[in-house]
Amino acid sequence: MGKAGDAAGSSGGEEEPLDVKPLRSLSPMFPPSFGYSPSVSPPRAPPFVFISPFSPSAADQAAPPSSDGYRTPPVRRKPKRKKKKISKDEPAALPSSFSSPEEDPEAVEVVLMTFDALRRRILQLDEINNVTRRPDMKAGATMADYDLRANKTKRVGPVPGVAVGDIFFFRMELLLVGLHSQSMAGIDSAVARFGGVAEAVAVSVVSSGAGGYEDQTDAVDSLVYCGQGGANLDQKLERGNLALERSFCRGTAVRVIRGLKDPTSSSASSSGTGTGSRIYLYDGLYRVSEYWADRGRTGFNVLKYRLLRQPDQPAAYATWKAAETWKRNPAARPAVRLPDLAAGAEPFPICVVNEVDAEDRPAPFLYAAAFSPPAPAGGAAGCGCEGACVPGDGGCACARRNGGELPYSGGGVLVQRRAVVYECGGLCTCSVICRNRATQKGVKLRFEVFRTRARGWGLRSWDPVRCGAFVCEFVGDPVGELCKEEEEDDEYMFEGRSSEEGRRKWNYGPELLGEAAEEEAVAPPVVVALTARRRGNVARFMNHSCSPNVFWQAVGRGGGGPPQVMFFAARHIPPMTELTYDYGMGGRKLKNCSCGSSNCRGFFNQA
DNA sequence: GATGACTCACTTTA
DNA sequence: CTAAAGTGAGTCAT
Repeated sequence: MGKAGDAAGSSGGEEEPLDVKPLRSLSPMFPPSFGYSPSVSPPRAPPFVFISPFSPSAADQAAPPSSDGYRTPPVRRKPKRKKKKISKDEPAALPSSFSSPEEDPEAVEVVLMTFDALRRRILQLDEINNVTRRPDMKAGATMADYDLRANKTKRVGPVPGVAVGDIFFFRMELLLVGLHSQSMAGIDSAVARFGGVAEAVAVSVVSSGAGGYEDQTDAVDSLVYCGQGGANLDQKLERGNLALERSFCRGTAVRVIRGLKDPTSSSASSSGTGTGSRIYLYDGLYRVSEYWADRGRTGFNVLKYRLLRQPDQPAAYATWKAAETWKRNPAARPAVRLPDLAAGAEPFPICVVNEVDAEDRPAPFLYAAAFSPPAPAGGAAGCGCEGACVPGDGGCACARRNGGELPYSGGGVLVQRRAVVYECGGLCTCSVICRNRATQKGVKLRFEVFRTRARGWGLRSWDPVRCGAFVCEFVGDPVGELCKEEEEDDEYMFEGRSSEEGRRKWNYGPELLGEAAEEEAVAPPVVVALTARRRGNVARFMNHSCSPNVFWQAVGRGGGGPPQVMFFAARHIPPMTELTYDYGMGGRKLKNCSCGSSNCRGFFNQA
């Protein structure tokens, strides 16, 4: 907390003394073109009274502070996008599944799930029509049509529902959750009130490393951020650059989002790699410690801001960088008890790590990388596609089995959950590069099995995982083949019963596109019981959570055999986050749950 | 195969 | 209404 009369903090803990340095080296280095005539020293900041929500516009002023969520009545925007629009007479046209309490702590999650479901579906439709033009923007436009956003009021400091270390795959996502409300610009600002003075301070920056900016991003707790604008002329101390200067003077916190190269993008996307895509990592709150003018590579003046990470925040970029280091050199991973649990059976070694207690390693079991399907029964015919199945090919038998569309998009991402997803298999003529064999190409993630504090061993990934991406399958033996006593206290049992509710929750975007909800209720639930007690893979270490980040999906293959249990990411998962799925209820034995999530049911199937 | 330069069609906010 | 902020995905060359 700051000194009295200095930086009377708005929210405790994070305010440091307002050390308003004289803007050293400002006057000699700033040419007149910077549009800033430095006063002798910046005005000593009056007590920082942060008025939240501050009011950049009259419209926002009128809105009550609690209208912050996405639940505001859908105000129709200019009717430029005409898809299947709801008539103007029914403005509150959100599907009933969206109505929930005003102050929804899960608004961010709902918004992100909806956006990605829309995006995946739009991409799928675009691929069928062979037009792939920015599904992220189309999804964003649909979200805007329904006014589906979280944290619409800008704020300094943390954003409710967004945790330090969260990852995003599109700039649009940052905007929708209220982390960074600019679709393109790197600096977002808002007007805050300091005593009687209203000033625009920076609230967040995105350091993407693109656009020719020479940000220095090597260190994990500091950053030199280049100002915006001035591609072919000197940067001026105006707009975002000025807001960052004001943040420096006022000592306000700035959220930092680091745009990083997706380390999995080249291998994960089967078609059209081109420039690798980006992942935006929210790295928490920083403060501007100094700024100066410098000459950029193109010979023009560039404003540079040094940002220092505030203490007492969970590691984010540091974790990311460590995981990338381990990927290059697994020996650098500390606390390894076993270098490769799979003993070479998986594409990458899977180390066993214990940083918690003395437990050495899991009890021995037979590691099997994949379930071996039985020989083709000959009943179900495969497709006759050459090389790879193509979206929009009405002649593809496998697409027809999935309701007419291939279930995965180009990057191998599952578009929608279904009772059963049908992949190509042994009776199909397409090759292994076909996108409809997403779960047959082996695991792509660098897993580690680690000791948790209270739940035995757990599973996590050194790689970030995109929502809808394949994680791994559940390898095990059918339960019926084991004797009864063994089943009694089997910790490695998988008992699954596919639920329509789970599907609806993850798929619920298409309703917003004017499409009918899936007519899959008639499909009988898929019931599976496997045990990985004797034989299994990494999936046997996945723990239960009542708010999981992974779900299972029954996957069948052209060529016969029972559907297999495949896990997919339910949301974007940052590196080193424990992977969990919902063990479900209604099995033969329930266990107390200690997952700690806000909507914990208290019990789950023992497994 | 990977990477990088280039191009194209866009968005939201102030 | 317009200007100002780059993004994401594709193509082509190295």
